[in-house]
Amino acid sequence: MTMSTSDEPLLRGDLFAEACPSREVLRHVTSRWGVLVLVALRRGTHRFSDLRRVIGGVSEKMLAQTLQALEADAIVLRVAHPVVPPHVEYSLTPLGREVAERVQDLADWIEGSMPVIEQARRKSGAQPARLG
Amino acid sequence: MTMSTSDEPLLRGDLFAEACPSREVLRHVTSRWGVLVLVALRRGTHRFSDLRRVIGGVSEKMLAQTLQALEADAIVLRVAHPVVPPHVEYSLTPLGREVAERVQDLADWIEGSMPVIEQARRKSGAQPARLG
DNA sequence: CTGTATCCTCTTAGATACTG
DNA sequence: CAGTATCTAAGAGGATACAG
Repeated sequence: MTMSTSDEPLLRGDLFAEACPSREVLRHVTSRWGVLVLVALRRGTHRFSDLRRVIGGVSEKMLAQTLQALEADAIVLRVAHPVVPPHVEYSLTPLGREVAERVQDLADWIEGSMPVIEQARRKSGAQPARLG
Repeated sequence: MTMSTSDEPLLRGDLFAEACPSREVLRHVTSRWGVLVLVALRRGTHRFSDLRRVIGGVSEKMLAQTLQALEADAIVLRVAHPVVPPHVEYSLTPLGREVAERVQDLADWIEGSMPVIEQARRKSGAQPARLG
């Protein structure tokens, strides 16, 4: 794509490019359910149903999609025990523990800053802006 | 690490809740253009057109929406000089510098880990999974 | 229990044209 | 220069039913 005239790229890698694998991973780990899966799995191994219960409000479809995306990214490890009824365990890979730590750091920072953010909104009269 | 049974919430705050202000902020700062705006503004003040040029591929509409969302979150500061033609400068607030650092840390980690992730994909035969 | 398949709705992104 | 208005297409996400 056409880009910066003479400046250095914004990021060393390709987060900037159109078809960008790293942006895809970013979307997976910061997606609505991805964040909650990572936070939940930091506490240890969970089964599919455990995750559905711990993360209230997630549909089977979205949980399955989220887990598959993170598994393909080598962030989540899926271990299926060949028994009936099926028994599948999800956990974080070493890579997953690293990224989960950063995601939770960001999430914790935002939660800790919400009072300041909401105060700034009231002072300026700004409404919580929506993207889109 | 202790296996949680069910009791404590996943996060201290409300990232988990249905209508959740902090998840909204998370979406703003990790959105496709939000990440690039934060990274660009870490380098200093930019005008609207500067940002469009530095961040190639962003439409006027999406850049305006992204900036408005981040401004309402007290992450981006907008200063309009009352001249013709209009002259508007965008920069990070102190809050914005804090969150931008964490977002870039996450983005950098992902970019640095992409070789490992893509190797894992090839080993397992997994396709880059898509959410949705 | 652990998922898939299908259908459906609502949101969002982007292109284009226009305004102060 | 710095946006807004409008339209369309794509995608996210949920409900339900069903399969291994």
